[in-house]
Amino acid sequence: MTQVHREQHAEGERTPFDEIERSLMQISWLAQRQFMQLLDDERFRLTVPQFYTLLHLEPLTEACKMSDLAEATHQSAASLTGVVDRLDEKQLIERVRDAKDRRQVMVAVTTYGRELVAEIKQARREQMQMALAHLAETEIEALMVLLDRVLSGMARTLERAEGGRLA
Amino acid sequence: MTQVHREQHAEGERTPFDEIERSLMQISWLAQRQFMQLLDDERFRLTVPQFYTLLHLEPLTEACKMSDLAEATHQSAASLTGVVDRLDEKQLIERVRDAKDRRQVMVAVTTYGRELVAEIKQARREQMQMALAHLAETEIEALMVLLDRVLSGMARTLERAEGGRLA
DNA sequence: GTGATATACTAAATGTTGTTGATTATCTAG
DNA sequence: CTAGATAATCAACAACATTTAGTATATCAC
Repeated sequence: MTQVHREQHAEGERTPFDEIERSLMQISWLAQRQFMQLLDDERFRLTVPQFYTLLHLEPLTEACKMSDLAEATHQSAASLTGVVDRLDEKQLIERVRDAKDRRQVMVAVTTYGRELVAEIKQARREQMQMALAHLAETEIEALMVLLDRVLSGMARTLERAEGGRLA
Repeated sequence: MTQVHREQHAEGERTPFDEIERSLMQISWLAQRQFMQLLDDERFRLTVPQFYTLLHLEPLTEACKMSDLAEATHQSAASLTGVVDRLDEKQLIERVRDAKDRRQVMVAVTTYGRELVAEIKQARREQMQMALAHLAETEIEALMVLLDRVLSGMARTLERAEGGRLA
């Protein structure tokens, strides 16, 4: 039933570009839904923005300024405060005032936060394996390369579109 | 399945699978943000669920039952009612009671709704072209095929995960 | 020190999605 | 005709993200 659209409508031919566009749109939607379901699991109880904020902190060895975090995760500072509040309540991150510049608040993931991210990634991995189970190994590798290139392009357009909006 | 090559990677090292996973996560996040920005434009003023609901109706030649629409867009019936309400207010869709079974409400996109979807797609296309501008034609084609396969896998896992939850 | 700027937070308001459980209208089986 | 199922909605509520504008604190240039 996900292919319903394929059927008809020949007012203007479908180009490969249209197909990619549609695929990306549907992937975006399905991925989001699927991931929301996962994050909503009783083990995690996270929202999507909360997770991606946490995900950005997770690999860092040092704490991260709020403003940098906002920029990196493409959220406004005011919005981020709320998100970080909720992560803080759950003890997934820690807020520390910077000693040098006491205006700044440095955010760092806690051990528990790291563990949770690992758990989520593992759960996600299992979902993903099911989704990619029917791809050959060479296809996986090709996909990896292509996605990387798409990603870099998307990041660029996003940054361009933001011009000052979140500043 | 494809765990084979995982073993030969040292701990802490990124496997191709990890890379795809990370790319998909980031694409999902960036795509969502980017798209939200676009839909929030004064021309459209739509939310993501509203758009995907509309997108599902757009290619259909006939009206669609609420319950079918809910299933197809992976939303609960009660939730969908609200979404459709807002699409209705904006005159992007029309609700008609089915003549045969008067319990059913059939939803169909309006001409204006189709126009708006076309506009959004066009705007999206421009964003997308910027993002894909650096890919070769053969890469685009390869990407198209792969995305299609990923998509079908994702749809399957999503449906499996939903088992009864939205019924 | 003073004034301007930077940083993060707060408050208040808005809108959306989502859930649960009840409700209305309709259909169908017997 | 009645009992029960079905389709969609409604009501009431919770949670979140988001925006705007304002505030407290700290820094820096002078």
